Amino acid sequence: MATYVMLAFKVDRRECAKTPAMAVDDLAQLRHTAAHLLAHAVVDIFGDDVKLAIGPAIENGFYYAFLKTPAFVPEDLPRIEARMKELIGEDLAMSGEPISRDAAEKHYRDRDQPFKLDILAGIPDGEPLSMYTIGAFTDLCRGGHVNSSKDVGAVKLMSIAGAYWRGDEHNPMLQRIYGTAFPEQAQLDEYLHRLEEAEKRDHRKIGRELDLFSIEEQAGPGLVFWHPNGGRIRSVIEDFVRKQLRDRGYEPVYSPHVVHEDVFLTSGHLQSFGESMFGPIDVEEQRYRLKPMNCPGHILIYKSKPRSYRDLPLLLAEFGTVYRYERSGTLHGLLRVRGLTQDDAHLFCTPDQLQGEYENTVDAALTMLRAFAFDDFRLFVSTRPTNALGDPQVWERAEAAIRNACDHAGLAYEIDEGGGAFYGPKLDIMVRDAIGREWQLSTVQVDFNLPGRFDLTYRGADGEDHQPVMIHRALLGSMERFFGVLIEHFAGAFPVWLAPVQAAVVPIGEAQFDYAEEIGARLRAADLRVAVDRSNERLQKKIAMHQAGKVPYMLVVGKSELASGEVNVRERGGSQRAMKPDEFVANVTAEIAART
RNA sequence: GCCGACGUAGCUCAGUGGUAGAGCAACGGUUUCGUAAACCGUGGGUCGUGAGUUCAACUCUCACCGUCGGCUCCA
Repeated sequence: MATYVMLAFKVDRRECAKTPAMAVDDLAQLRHTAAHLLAHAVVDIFGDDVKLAIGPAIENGFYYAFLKTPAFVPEDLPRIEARMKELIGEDLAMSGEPISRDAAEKHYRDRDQPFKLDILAGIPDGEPLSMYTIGAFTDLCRGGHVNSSKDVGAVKLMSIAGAYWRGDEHNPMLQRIYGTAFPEQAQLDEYLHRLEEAEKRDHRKIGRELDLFSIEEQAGPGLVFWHPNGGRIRSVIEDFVRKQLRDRGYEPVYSPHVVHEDVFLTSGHLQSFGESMFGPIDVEEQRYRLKPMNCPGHILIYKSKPRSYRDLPLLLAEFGTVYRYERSGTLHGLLRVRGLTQDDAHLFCTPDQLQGEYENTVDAALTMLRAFAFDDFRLFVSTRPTNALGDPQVWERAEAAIRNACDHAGLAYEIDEGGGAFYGPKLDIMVRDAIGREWQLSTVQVDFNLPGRFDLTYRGADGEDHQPVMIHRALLGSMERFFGVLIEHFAGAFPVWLAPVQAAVVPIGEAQFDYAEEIGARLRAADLRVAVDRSNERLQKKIAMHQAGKVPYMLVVGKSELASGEVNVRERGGSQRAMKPDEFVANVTAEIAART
């Protein structure tokens, strides 16, 4: 029985929304045709009672959505796939013909196809309509196909999943059958191989194997426990970030996790974001709330005393832990959680300072991301939406500041017209990981709303009170999500500056235990994270264990090393070389400093 | 939340109505060994939780909890 591999290339939806419609290239045409063949096969096998919805090509393949009673079961897939392969082999021509709206509606009314009628109703009058036929299957379709079923080449059905009609949970739940297709079998095989590789990098699997973190059923879903190995990495990341921010003029602050509900009424979060907040906590007849965002807290710090233009810019940074109610079905390992710690900061500045602060922030983001071996970025600027708050001219200035900051960083950007939040324009930075997947990490968001809601002011040089401009920004995003991305990026083989254990000292026999401890102490004195392996195992076993633990360096010490006062350094890749402990320390210290 | 699948030892997984299994890990012992897994032994499971059906439930039914895939990529 075939195994149905999940589609592992999970992409942030926002990215797709912003990707210019995939050039109607050959692959998309081929997959679009494959979707029609899927529907053809389903109708062949299950009859005309199946209600047809839509069947587009998508990023990694295609799907077709159906409504069928009883529902499809996984065992149906091989049958359907086999029928598709027959159809492919029959070299059926794909042909399209224009059709009038009336004829199309009659066609689908006669066949009792409500979703097709719904689609028709959604197409504006005057748009030309067409029907495409391949073999015995005709479908309302805009076109964009290969000429023959044969051109579809290699096809594989991947999974069945529920999906609301038009993605709206008020609509009926349909079943989508997902598949992928390529011109050649070899390309399909390669794709499936890539999926397997992605699966091996899954942070949930590696997190367990390397004992980095866990999510405990008893404690609740979406709440992350960082184990010592994960904690070591996190603290290295946090130290790094803190140093970066200190150098850039940020001030560390700390704010409570629970504050009076009133704060979120003032901020407006309760009104607009309330559904994503944890419920109230009653204390002495007052209602408190877990914070879903750090901004109100930082604002209260700003507001705690009168501010002068001389105090600005004020850059308040916090690893702020927030709690958000995410629907249970959306939780996913470290990538989508209910409790998360943002590398958050809020910048309060004068309008004149906005440009410079934005540049500084973008520069900080790129510097940090590069330190984690991300070097392929895509920037998205989201501009004023129709429901925007505030003066359009102010928006334009802010948008110009964002664009200038991108230019200043020397990076191209794409513009999402009208994609900004109602309270301000923003920049999002996406990174591409080691196997080509994109993740949104940084976000730098101007806010024209909260300063007003909290009545923030500063005394200007003119002696008048002015409203500061506020910028929210998280550069790594959240520690949880960033860690998940990092795990997958490095496949658990963290660079030495991040690795929870940087070097394992491995004595070959008991006779070298004392020497191994000596080496361990020497390395610890140099601030390295070290494990001395005193287990009663053979060398091969010890090496296998540390290799599985993805420890960057193993320092093997046996009789000859003991005699010569050296260590035999085995790198993660397998190469080995004897050297003095001091030389090793010098090499690794340099490597750590360079973050390579 | 919704649709579907899944939940057996710390991990990976066998076990289709008749007294719960393996490998790895753990623990005890033997071995002291030169670059990816030595040998012997021991312990460990309310089979996610709770109800129900049955003489009998890991196995069948229902509910709940959790996990996984999907739920804006548009005829």
